[in-house]
Amino acid sequence: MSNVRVRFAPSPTGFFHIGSARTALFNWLYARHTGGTFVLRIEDTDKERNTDEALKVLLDGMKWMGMDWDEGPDVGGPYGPYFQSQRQPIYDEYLKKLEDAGRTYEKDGAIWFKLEGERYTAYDDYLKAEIEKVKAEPVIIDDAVRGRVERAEEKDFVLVRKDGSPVFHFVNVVDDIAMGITHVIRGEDHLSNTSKHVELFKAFGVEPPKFAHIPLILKEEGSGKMSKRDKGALIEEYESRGFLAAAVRNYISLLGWNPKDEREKMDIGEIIELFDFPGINKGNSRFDEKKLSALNAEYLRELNIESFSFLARPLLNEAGVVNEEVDEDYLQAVLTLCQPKARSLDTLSELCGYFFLEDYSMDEKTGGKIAKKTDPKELLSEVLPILQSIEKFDAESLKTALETHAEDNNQKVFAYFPALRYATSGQGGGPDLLPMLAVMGRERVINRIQRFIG
RNA sequence: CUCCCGUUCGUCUAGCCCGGUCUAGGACACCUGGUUUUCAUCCAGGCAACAGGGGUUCGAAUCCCCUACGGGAGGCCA
Repeated sequence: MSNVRVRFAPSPTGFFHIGSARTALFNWLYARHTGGTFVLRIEDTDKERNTDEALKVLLDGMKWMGMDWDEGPDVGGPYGPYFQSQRQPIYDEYLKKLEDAGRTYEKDGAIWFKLEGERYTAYDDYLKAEIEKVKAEPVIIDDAVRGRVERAEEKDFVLVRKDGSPVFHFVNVVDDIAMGITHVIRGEDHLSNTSKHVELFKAFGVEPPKFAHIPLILKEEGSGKMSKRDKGALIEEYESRGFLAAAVRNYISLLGWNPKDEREKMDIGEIIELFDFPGINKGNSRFDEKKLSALNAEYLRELNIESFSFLARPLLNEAGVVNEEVDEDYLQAVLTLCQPKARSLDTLSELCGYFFLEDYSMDEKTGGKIAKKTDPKELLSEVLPILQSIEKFDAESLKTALETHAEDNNQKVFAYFPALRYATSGQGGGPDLLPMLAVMGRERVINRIQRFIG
C-alpha cells in the first residue's frame, strides 16, 4: 500500500449532487490507482440538515456508484472519529496551538486568524465597509492540475464563531493534518480559498498536502455550475430512473478527465489503471444527458437477458405495465426483442407496454396512414383464419403461411404487415413483426385482431 | 469592486508542456444514404472548431503580451 491518503469530505444535505459524486469518484480513483487510502469524512456541523436520512442518501449513493472507503463511517479506522461533530476536542487542541503561537485574536466574540504582514485600513467594496487589511506575502500553490497558482490573502478570517463552533476552513485543515491527508482533490470552487488553507498549514508548521483542483460541471443549458435543481444533477435520480451505475460512473469520470486516447467506454479496472492527474482538464465541462444516455444504452445492450430482466422488472412494475403474476419467461421473451432498442430502462414501459396491457393506445397518425392506402380490417379478416388454423405459432411458420397466402392473392406479404402491427400494438414501429407476434402468442394476437375488426 | 482560474466542432474531448507529421483526430448530437415490413438498433458517409488582436519565429492550435468572453472566490455557509 502506498502512502497516498486522500479524502472525500461531504456535508450530508439530503441529496448526492453529481459534482460531489465526481469529486468523490476522482479521489477514490486516485486512491485505487496509487494503492493508497480513501478516507470518507463527514462534515456534519450543520445540525439542522444533518439527519440520519441525509447521511443514508450519501452513503447509498457512494455504494451505488461502486465506491468503497477504507476509513470512515461504518468501517472506522485509526484516525477517527470520522464525523466532524465528534471531533471537537481535536479542534480545541489545534486552536490552542495557534493561540500559543500568537496567531489568533478575539473580536466581536469570535476567534480570528491573524495574517502576517503590514496592516492598513481601507474601504472594501464587497463588504461595503471600512476594514483592516493586511499586506501578506502571496501564497504559492503548486497545483497538480493547474500548475503554479499565486494568491495573497488580504483579510484576517474567523476560525471559531461567536457560538463556539469552528468554521469550515479551520476544521478542514485541522482534519487534513490530523488524518495525514497527502492529496487534496476538490472542485475548483475551492481554489481561491486554498490560500487561506495554506496560511493555516504554515501557521501549524505543517507542509501542506498536494492540491489538485478539478474543473466544475456546468449545467446543460444556461450559465453557471450544476445546481441541485437542474435536471440530471442528483445521483439518486439516475438510480431511480434505472440508469446503470457503471454507465453513470463511466460518464462522470469522463467529465473533466480522459485517458488521452480514444477510449470512452471503459470498465472500472481500466479507468483505475489509467486515472491520474495529467489526464485532468483545466476547463469546466458541460453536462450532456444525451451522451450519458448513449453510453448507458451501450451498457444496457451488453447485459444478458437475465440481468436485463432483473433490472427492468421493478421499473415496469412501477409503471404499471407488469405485476408479480407476469411470467418470467414471457417477460424475458419480450425483453429480448426490446433490449436492442432500449436507451434507458425508464422508457422501456413505453417501448413494450403493449405486450402486457390490453388498453394500449392506438397511434392515430399511424392508423391514418394505413387506412389511407388500404383497408386494414379487410386485410386482417383475410389473414385471421390463417392465424387461427396455423399449426405452430412461431415466426417461421407465420412467415411461410402469410407468404403463401399473399402469393395466392397476388399480393406482397408486406402489404399485411402494417395492419397486423397496428392492430396488435397500436404502433407504427417496434421489434421485427413476426417474432413479435410469436412472442405475444396466438390467443392474444387473435383477440386483438378480432377486437380491431370489431 | 477586488482577486483567482479557464477558453479547440452545438457538447465531451485528442493535439499544447517538448513549435513543423494538423488541409486539427475521435465520440455524442444532427443530416444523408444503406439494411429492415416498420422503428428507437446496426452499417457507411457528411456537416462542424483552434475566442479576437498583436508579437517572437523560416514556420504557432502549440511560446509571450493585451482584449473579450466564461467560470469561481472574497461569509461568524460548506
